[in-house]
Amino acid sequence: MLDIQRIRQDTDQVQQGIKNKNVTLDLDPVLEADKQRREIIAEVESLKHERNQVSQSVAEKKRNGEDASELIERTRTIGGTIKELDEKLRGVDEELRTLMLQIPNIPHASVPVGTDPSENPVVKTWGQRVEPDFQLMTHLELGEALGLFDFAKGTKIAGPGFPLYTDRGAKLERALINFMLDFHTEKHGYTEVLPPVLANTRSMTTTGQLPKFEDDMYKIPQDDVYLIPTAEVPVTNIHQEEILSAEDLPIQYCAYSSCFRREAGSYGKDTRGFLRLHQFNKVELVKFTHPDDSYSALEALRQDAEDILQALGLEYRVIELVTGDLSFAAAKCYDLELWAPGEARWLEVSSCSNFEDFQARRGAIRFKSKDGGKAQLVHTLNGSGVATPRLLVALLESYQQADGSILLPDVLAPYMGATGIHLAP
RNA sequence: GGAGACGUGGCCGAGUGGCUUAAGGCGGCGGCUUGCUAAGCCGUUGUACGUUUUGGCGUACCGUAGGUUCGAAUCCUACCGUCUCCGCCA
Repeated sequence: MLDIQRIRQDTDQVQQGIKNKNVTLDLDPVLEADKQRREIIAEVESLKHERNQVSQSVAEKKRNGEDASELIERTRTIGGTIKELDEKLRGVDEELRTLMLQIPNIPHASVPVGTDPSENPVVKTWGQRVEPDFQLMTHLELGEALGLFDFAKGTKIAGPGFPLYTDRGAKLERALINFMLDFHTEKHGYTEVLPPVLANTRSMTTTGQLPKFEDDMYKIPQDDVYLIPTAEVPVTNIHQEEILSAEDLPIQYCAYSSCFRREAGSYGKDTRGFLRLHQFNKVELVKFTHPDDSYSALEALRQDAEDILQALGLEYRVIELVTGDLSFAAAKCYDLELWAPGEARWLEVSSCSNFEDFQARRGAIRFKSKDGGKAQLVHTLNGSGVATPRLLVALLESYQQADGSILLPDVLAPYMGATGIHLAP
């Protein structure tokens, strides 16, 4: 959510930001509701002030054994008006809130203006292209030969997009998750948490999944909860409705979770293998920072995610999203893309975003310094560090050998208890 | 799933319709005292919104939402949460 005062004062600037984000939305109804709201508040509060004073007089008279019926009659009338205005105010409040929740975050001044993802500038590339002298296989061919996963069985159990990892494939998945968690906690100073994979409406609203993207999620109507599309949701809501100490900032968590996405509207796109799934595993990084520090924290967050890819020795590039490609809640975002030699294409494995105070305002996440001052909204950031399916694709395809076996990077050996995945004898 | 108890400020805890703009204590902050520390003494204390001449002023907030009443922390209803016991269960 944006600051209503900012919308009131810098209307043109906000309107331009919305436009740059490729969103069609008129701020006039918002300003109108805001004006109405303040008018009603002024009126109803002065009536309440009067009522309080008269009630005090009633109490005084009764204590002295005097007749107060005249005063009582007066407050009765005021009370009726207050009730009407309170009801009207509730309606306008609700209307304003509904409108406010629809407004996207606006891009940071440093974000290049653009409408199409093809305009996203590449800000960095790292690593060496895998170009062996034998015919490259795709992850699907490799996985089948090595018995790492079984999509048919996953489909039988749950449906398409719910993979079954098998044998050394299951172990490799677990190894990757453990490697990444250990890396971020030991080398980057994140605190590990293991969150619920269900979240309620309130939490989904904080991070921006609701109210606009309800159809993208799996809902459990019986209990009014949703399966999380990312650990960002539960982890950001750890501090929902809290006032943190400025001295404790930045707070940084890393979390493994399964993620669930309906991917409505994307049928037919990337349906093969691990490229697009309904359920997948991800290690997520989440930061709560002082507003002054959030942009340096974004660079550091991105580096933390990059470090994983570098430790695994995989070729990747970093792109910066143009304004029109930014997600609803983001003010600035980098994507990390791995090169998958078998697929011969770039695969997004991480999005690192700064949400500034957009989520913090929705979730009432604030901080206060010890030496006085008002509570202020924190800035929240998050990034994948990283998601496993496409990581697995790039890893298998990059480290494949001529005979179809996989020679794994050294850092995974302790987690796999082996240096590679070889064909069954 | 059944039965019961309970939700008051950062924490503990009083408060059964009006002298409660929530007592008292702990903690925090500021000051005094002090060779230092401890102790003591004095003062102070949250959030949001509206308004403002930026000094303030006003309104709301005792789990949440409604209701009764001239007036609600207090009475009524529903819901949520916590705890205890029973049942079920990894």
